[in-house]
Amino acid sequence: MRSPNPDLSASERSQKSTLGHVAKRAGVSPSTVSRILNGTAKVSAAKQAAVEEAIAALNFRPNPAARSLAGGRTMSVGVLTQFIDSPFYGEALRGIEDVLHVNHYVPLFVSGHWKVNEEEERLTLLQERKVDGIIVLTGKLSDDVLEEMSHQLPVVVTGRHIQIPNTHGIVFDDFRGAKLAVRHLIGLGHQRIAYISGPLDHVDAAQRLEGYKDELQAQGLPFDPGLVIESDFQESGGYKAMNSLLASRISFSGVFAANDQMAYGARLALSRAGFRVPEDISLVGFDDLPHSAFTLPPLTSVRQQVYEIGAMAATAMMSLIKGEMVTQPPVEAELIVRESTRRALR
Amino acid sequence: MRSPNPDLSASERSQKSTLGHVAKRAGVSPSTVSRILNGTAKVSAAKQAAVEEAIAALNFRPNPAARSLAGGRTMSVGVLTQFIDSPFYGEALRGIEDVLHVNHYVPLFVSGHWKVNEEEERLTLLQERKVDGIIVLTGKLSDDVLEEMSHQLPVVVTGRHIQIPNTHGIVFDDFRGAKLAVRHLIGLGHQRIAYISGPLDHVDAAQRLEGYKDELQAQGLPFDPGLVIESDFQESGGYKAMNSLLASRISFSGVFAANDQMAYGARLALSRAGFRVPEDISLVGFDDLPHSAFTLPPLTSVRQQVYEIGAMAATAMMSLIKGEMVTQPPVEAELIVRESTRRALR
DNA sequence: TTGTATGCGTTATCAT
DNA sequence: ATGATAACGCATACAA
Repeated sequence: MRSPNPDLSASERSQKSTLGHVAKRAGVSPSTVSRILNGTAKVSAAKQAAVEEAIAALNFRPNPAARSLAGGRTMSVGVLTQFIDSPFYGEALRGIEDVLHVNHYVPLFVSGHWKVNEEEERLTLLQERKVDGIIVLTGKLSDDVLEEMSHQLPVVVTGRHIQIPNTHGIVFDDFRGAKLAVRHLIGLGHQRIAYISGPLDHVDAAQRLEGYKDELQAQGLPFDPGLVIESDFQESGGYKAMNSLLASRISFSGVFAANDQMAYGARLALSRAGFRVPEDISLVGFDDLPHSAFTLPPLTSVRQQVYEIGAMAATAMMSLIKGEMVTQPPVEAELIVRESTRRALR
Repeated sequence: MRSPNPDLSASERSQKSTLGHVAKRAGVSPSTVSRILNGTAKVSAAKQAAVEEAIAALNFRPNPAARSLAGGRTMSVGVLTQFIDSPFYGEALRGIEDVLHVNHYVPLFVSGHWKVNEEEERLTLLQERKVDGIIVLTGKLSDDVLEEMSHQLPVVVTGRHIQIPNTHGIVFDDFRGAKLAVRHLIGLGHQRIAYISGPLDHVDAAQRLEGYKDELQAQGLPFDPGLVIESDFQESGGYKAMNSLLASRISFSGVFAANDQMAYGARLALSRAGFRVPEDISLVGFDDLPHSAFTLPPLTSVRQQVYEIGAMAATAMMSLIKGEMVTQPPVEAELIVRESTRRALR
């Protein structure tokens, strides 16, 4: 356990030696070193060993900028998310980071803030930075700009099926997840189920609403538009939405919120109005945020394997960069039943 | 509102033109273009205009890799955080991203996972990538490695005072924040205040504990080690901690949790044990996470201006990079009183 | 298999 | 004030 080269100070060690130095020390040409680094061609075992020794001794690290300039890769992939601190996508970012890191890639995170023009601006920013590929976490971009982009570099996108070359799509299990939630409530005897939706121009939100409707119909229950209210995926939005629902005096015994944050807000509004969960009203959320196991009562919610999705996206990107085909199993949402739901009265 | 150059396809526009092209079109030498780009020297107004025209027409963007190679800047700053999806530091990341973006810089986020060796590994990774500066969000690194690094590039670090050149420290208001929380409880008549601490090898946790002790003493109350329990900053940790406290049968009427997540866990444990908040027990958290305004009951908590701290860190970094001095006002924590605290009985 | 020569796009050092 | 020209560190087409 000693440092690589005690003769050098830490600062010198960090970024002094170049491929040329390695070549000289190993008694070979720079190109040979390069070949070994990239596995571009076969080299004799002897030279191979000599070069590896030199690399270790000099603690050599290829300069990414030089690599990039020389036409090679930047060893970085751009990641377009909406908010870097999103409680939902956060786990996906972690999955991406982990997978990229073991592949010696780094993520370049940029945020689109759910605004198409910002998303596009950030995308060109990523291209200027010469990233080797781009992962798009949902967002509002049209398929066209993604296709356009895929001519330049590999693209992985979540939230939509996409069937174009050099591109891979990973869909969340929103539709089925929503059906699971509704089915659970109906199974408990709830007939009137309010739905607090996310912004319908988000694909996630739209799909979840479809799931809600579809399961209602599948179970032979009528769809009552009065039970549906569109909100913003925020706690405050859920709070307001529930107050509107309450004010409308429409009757319901179950509530399905399109994400946990809105469920939290709704739950507080219910409490302020004197309703108990789950004694009076059953409540189901979506996303199963880490907090949800510790809310009062612990929240029944639909879990998406968000970390997994991030990891899969990064894995797919690695494949695309290598020019490999990618086939991945679909991710499946699952219902986590906790204490916010209960059999309907009567 | 027309696109910059209709003759070019979107793909061509994105990254074809180079500084050389601009020079040719403007009828000047590449050096002149470079000078204009960097403001390195004076140029005649005529050429200035010609070059700017060419830049716009060709939609030219300097290649960061080439810039970096030539010894210039990468226009990127490394950000060492612990978990990319931390609910606490997340806002800081957003602050950093926003400020960097308006300065045409991009953040390179890496995660140390609260492990010294990982932090160091990620740091050298950042240096290899030739970032122009590094922002360290707390972590467990020794001051020495930061100083060593500051010889190479500007460093901004949160969580500690630091007095070395090319470096700037921003401290969280942990000590005072904790005092505020305790003072509030004492002011409500609570004499026995349990404290659920974070891991004491985190600076934040250590400072908060100091604040707890200090305020107790300032108010003439005894410090009872039996009332303090060390946990892990997680919901599950808070839950277990509270159960331990309860099992020890020590008496208390107020609880101060070193962060909101542990407060959530503690609150659930209290509920399961039949204690009501705030009727039986008053509870205060720390961090004021977005969720905390919507928990049941809404949680009294100490708010840190985490977004601001991120923004300040980035602003400081911009100054350091320009070689300017940085002086910033301290950030101040404030107590947000909600419904989880109430006057002590009797 | 291995070495040589060039070029990638920019900045920096000289001249002029 | 401005223009050649040489690095910067690496990959690669071309030779050998």
